[in-house]
Amino acid sequence: MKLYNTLTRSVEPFQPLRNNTAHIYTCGPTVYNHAHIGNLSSFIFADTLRRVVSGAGYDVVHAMNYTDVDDKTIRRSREQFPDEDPRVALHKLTNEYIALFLDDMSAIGNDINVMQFLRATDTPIIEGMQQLIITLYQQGFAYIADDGVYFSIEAYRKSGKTYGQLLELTASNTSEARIQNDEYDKDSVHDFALWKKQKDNEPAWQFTLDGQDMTGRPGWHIECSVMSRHALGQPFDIHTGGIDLVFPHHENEIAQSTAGEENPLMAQFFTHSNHTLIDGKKMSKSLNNFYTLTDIMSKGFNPLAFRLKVLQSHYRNQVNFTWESLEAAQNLLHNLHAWADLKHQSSMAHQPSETLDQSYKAALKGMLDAVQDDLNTAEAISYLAALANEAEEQGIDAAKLQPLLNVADRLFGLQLADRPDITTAQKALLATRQNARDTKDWATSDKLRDELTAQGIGVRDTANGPVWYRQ
RNA sequence: GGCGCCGUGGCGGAGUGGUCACGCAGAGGUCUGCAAAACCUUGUACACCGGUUCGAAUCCGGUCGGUGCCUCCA
Repeated sequence: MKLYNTLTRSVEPFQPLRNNTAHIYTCGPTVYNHAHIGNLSSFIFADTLRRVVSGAGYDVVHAMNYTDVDDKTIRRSREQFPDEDPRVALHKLTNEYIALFLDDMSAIGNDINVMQFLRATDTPIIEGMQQLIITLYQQGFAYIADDGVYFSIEAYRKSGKTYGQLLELTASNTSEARIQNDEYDKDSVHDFALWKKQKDNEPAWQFTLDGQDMTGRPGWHIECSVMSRHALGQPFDIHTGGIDLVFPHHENEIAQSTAGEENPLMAQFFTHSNHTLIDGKKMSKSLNNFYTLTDIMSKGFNPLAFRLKVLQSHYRNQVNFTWESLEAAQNLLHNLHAWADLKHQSSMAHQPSETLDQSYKAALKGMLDAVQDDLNTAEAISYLAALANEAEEQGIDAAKLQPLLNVADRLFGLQLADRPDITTAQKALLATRQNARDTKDWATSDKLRDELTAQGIGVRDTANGPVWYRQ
């Protein structure tokens, strides 16, 4: 399979570094609020990447972190639980939002059961961060300032490594004016905090560095360096995240993770998904267009329609979210589900045919090829849509459709494969109605159709006989 | 200001040199007990201006517009 690599700015063939197992790390959410649909779409991308890598025949280990300590989580936790101990308050708040996040993840079809989740404040992670900071300090890559411990980019560069692997850094794209406005106690512009000393009323973990009491909390970037190595080893295969994490977050992770290491590689691939726009505009507080999954569901949309909407475009393009386009995705999803339901209906399950066999095989190949070409999910989905459209005319081959649906589900997570049949009672209603129709007893026929409709089952009378569909 | 990405029919959105995306929506028709569906027909889309080429949505240059990063951010 091929994948775009931000490190090289090109599409490259992908193969795991270690045997047949691909190790993937995804920068997860900061858990201080509901995830908005932009967050969710980046996690749909990460989930899809895992599915595609897996579909390419590799085993996958996929880890995602929660940033459960930072300025925002701390502030919110103090607001919400002012009387609690700061660390207890922080945990209460982040637990709450982690639970909500997992609900959202499941609802949009991301498989949380195959992912490994890590929290920055887990004891082994805190200890790992402290240990890494000590090592960096001893090797001369970190220094102590008044408010914490910083990473020295100058020292990193002097050791022969490149700071600026993901983004070309030049003197001209760093604004001197802005630097002077920042109240940082650090040696150079890009030096970043590894550890922050405790301020009043902030949660803190004990830490001593070079005999000095540094009790406080970790910086943002160090979390991911430690969690990724903890979960996956180093170097690992693919590091994913939103495009806004390219710099400085991922650049800084690379620096931390490779300072003093012989291998200059943290991960062989960095992939980034682009932003979701709302009606052509970026999400912003002032435009009041931060939609959450709750907003989508309260308007009556299936969360999977949002997933399909995301999959219908390429992850490296900005996706324009409009309610109209979500409705289009929902209609398509409905059609795909109705198509999948045909496998239960003998009237549509025609005899096995060479034509169907060929088109299933072609669709399967088309889907896999598209998806392995840097995740062209939009093209891949079009094969499904085409099959669904042909079904009415050509019928389906239930036995051969099922394996196709299984593959589609593994790749897209649209829940096509395991849809249940209608109940025996509902089947009886259908049969009775058809008998009534045969004797032109329209009153009975219509009454039975109404009964089915009340149960969420629609009926349409086709040339092949009645076909039911879920409304 | 520096470094990028993008601009495709009503909406969304693939596609990187040469018949087609695809989805949703719309229009006309056929069929039909009704309903729904299905089927047929229907759009000569590629921001603008130049250039390269036998041929460009696709390559090159410019213009305009959108958007991202450079600061917390999926």
